[in-house]
Amino acid sequence: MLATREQLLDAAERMISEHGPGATMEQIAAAATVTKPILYRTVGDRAALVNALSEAMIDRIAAAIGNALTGHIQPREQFEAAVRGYLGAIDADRNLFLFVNTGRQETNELRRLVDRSATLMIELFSAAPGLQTPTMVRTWAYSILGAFQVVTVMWLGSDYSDRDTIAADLTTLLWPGIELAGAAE
Amino acid sequence: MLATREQLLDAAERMISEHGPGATMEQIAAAATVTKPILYRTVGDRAALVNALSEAMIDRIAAAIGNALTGHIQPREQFEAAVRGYLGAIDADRNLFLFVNTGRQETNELRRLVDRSATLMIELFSAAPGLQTPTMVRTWAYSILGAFQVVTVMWLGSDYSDRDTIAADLTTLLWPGIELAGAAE
DNA sequence: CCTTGAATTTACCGACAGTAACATTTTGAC
DNA sequence: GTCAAAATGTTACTGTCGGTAAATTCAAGG
Repeated sequence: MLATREQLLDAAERMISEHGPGATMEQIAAAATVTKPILYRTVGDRAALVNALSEAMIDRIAAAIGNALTGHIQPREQFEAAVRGYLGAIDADRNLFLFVNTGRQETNELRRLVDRSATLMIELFSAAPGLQTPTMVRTWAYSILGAFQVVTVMWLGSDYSDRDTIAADLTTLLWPGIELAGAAE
Repeated sequence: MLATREQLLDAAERMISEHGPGATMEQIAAAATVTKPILYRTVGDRAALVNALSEAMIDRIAAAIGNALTGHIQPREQFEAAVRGYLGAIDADRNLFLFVNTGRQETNELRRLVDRSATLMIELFSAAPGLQTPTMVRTWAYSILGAFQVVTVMWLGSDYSDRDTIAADLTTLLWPGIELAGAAE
């Protein structure tokens, strides 16, 4: 039947989107018209699947952010647009986001992914102003990721506010600190 | 043998601290010199245990923060002290923190707990300046919780920076926005 | 055809959450 | 004191699911 890794991941994503983040490995395999051992041989165990989909999602988010940046010259507007892009990307894959968030028991993998995302963000930031110490930059990147993450979870849960407002509010909170760091240098 | 709910939760916590967040229900029951059905009748299923320990930890963190606040008059110093208190409280229960973070599959429960923590934080904040719209306050509370959370996870993983520095860096990022909101009103 | 080796499926194992059914103690009414 | 019944505890089981070993089909070469 020839099932490439990409196809399996796509099928997994489709299955998770429909059936929710609790989809079993058997269901995921079935969604690709494949049996379990093939899924395991091609993709790996469940943790590997979570990681693969996590990385795919990170890339997608990064792309969405990059996309949202075009056309904004003011750094503050860029930041706000990036938040909107982030929220939009996740909104498009709610169940995948939940799968990636709840389906992990190995904290070290989470750290790896956070560090990967943080690196992307640090690059993005260091394009504009030079920030202070490296550890401070890391803390800031982690903070911003965490802020996005939790706000998104709560937003997906209750829609307590709309995307643009959330992006604006997040910017109002975070931007002054970021701007000050740029100015101080 | 008389095993009260409190004792069972204590035993669970002890077991998790020693054996890591992957402790099974059987091990947890054994740690309280009790059999599984008793644990289930007294505490509930695994999700209920995670929630109970989560709430206990939230209370402990709130207490640590309240404690850290005494003696600081400047709001900025208060904020920084609160961050130190948060980090310190979690440092004392690393495995419990991990258990609470990885052992949840029901996202709605997570939301309930985040909202509970957010409420605590909103009360704490609204003591000082009056912030703007209610939804903005929520977004801010969620953001701050998320920032703390992820920074803490990363810190527990690699000790990439020390607690005081992290508290200072977090304050440098977050305080300017908070302060501005107070001033604008 | 028959054999050999790769790809696939079936059938299974182990672990663990959760529970039913059984045993034991305590309580309280007469 | 005795017996019913409620409460408390234990053993032993079920179901689910992740993961894999063993059986099987299929393809290619001789």
